[in-house]
Amino acid sequence: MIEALKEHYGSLFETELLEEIAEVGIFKEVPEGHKFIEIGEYVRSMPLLLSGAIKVLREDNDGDELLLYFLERGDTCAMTMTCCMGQTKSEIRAIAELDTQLIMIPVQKMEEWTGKYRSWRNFVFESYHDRFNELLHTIDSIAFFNMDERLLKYLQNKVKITQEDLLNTTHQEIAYELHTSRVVISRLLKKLENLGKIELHRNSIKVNSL
Amino acid sequence: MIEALKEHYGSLFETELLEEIAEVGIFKEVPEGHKFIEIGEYVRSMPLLLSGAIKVLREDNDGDELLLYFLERGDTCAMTMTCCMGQTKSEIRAIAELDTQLIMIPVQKMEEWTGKYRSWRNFVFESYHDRFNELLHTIDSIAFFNMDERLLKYLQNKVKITQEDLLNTTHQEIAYELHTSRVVISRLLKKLENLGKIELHRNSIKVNSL
DNA sequence: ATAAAGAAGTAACTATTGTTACAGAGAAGT
DNA sequence: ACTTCTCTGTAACAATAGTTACTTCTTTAT
Repeated sequence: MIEALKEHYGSLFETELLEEIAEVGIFKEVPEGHKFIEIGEYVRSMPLLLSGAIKVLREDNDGDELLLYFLERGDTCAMTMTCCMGQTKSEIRAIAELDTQLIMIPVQKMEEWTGKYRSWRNFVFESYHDRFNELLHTIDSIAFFNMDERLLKYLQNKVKITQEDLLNTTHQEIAYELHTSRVVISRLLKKLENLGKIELHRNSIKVNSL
Repeated sequence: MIEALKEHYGSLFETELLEEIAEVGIFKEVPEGHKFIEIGEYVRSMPLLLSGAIKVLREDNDGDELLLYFLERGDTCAMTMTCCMGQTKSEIRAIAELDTQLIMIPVQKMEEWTGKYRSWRNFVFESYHDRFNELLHTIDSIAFFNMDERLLKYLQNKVKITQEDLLNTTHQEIAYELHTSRVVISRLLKKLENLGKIELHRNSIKVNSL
C-alpha cells in the first residue's frame, strides 16, 4: 500500500504523513458498478483514490439521477469529509465507474491531521476547491447549454475518464445520467453520428477524436 | 467591531481568536448593488459577513448571468478562501444584494488560523459544506424543476433574504438571475398572479405568504 | 428452435421555453 | 404639455425537449 500511496500522493504529503496514512488507512477494492455511498447515509470514513474512477450522482424526487462529476486517482470526496465531521447525511450517491482501488481514512484521523499537517490541510482545501469548480461546470452545462452539447461533452468526458474511445454503454444509461429520456438521447446521438462526431453500435459508441 | 463580531461569531470562536480577528480584520461597508468580486479577479482576502446579504453569480459565454446563492450574516465565501490560498482566479461574481457590513481577513492569517484554532477550521469546513449544499440545491432547481417552480422558489427565497414580502424588482432583473428572457418571466408571473400566489405592480411584486 | 427481454430507430404529438414584435401605461425630463 | 424612456402585457411563432407508440434487430433464456 505504501508504494501506491507514494506514487499518487508522494508529492503532496511528507513521509511522516504517508506512514500514518499507511498505518490507519484501510485498503479497499471497489468493483465497477458497486454503490459505495448512498443518499441519506451517514459516512464514517473518507476515500483517497489510488486508481479507477467514481461517479457522483444527485437524485430528484422521482428517484431519477443526474451525474455531477467523476473522482479519479489523487482525488478525494470533499463532501464526505464534512459529512463525517459534521455528522450530517450524504447528499449524494457514489458509484464505482471503473474497478477502483482506494484507501479509507477513519474520521478521527482526518480531524487530527488537519491540525497537525499543513500538507494535509492544503490537500483538503484544494480538494474542496476542485470539487466546487466541478459543480460550477456542471451548472454551466445544465443552465447554459442545450442537450446536444451536454451529450457531446458527456461522451468526451467519459472517454477521458475511461481512457477508451469506445464507450460500452446504452442510450438508456446515458439518459439516466443526463436526466432525460432514452428517446431524446437516441435522437441526438443519431444527429451526432450524422455530423461524423461519433459512430453508433449496439451497446457501444465510438467517439471520434478529431 | 468586536461587539459585532461577538454577536455573530461569539458562539463559534474562542475569545482569543475573536480578538485576533478584530485586530487584523478590516471592517467594510458595501452598499447595495456594489460588485465586490469579479470573475477572473485574484482575491486577497476573505469576507466574514456581519449584516446584509451578498448574491453570488455565475456567467455564461455571452455575459449573461445565473444566480447561484446568497450569503448572509455568519456566512463566509468558501470559494474566496481557496482562491486566496491557491492563488487561482475567482470563478464567480459577488454583488451586494443589500447594504452589507463585513470584515475582511487577510490571506496570511486565514492560513495561520487553520493550523492554530480548531474552531476556525471547523468554521471553514462547515462553510464549505454549506456552500456545497447550496450549489447542489441550485442544481436541483435547474435540472429538476420547470421555470414556473424555479421562479416561485426564487421569489420566496428573495422574501427570506430581504425580510420583505414586497420585492422591489423588475421582470428583467429576475430574468437575468434565472438566466431566461423577460417575456418568459412576465408570462409566468402573470400565471402566478392568477393562481393568487403573488400580486404584480410596477417595479414591485408582493409575495403572498399563505 | 422458439420465446422473451433488451436495445435502438423513428414518427407523431405535446409541453415548455425562447424569440420577435408591438402596444399601452406610467415615470421622468425638458 | 410633450417627448422620451422604462416597464409590463400579450400575441404569434420557432426551437428544444419530453412522451407515447410501434417496429426492427440482437441477445439471452427455455
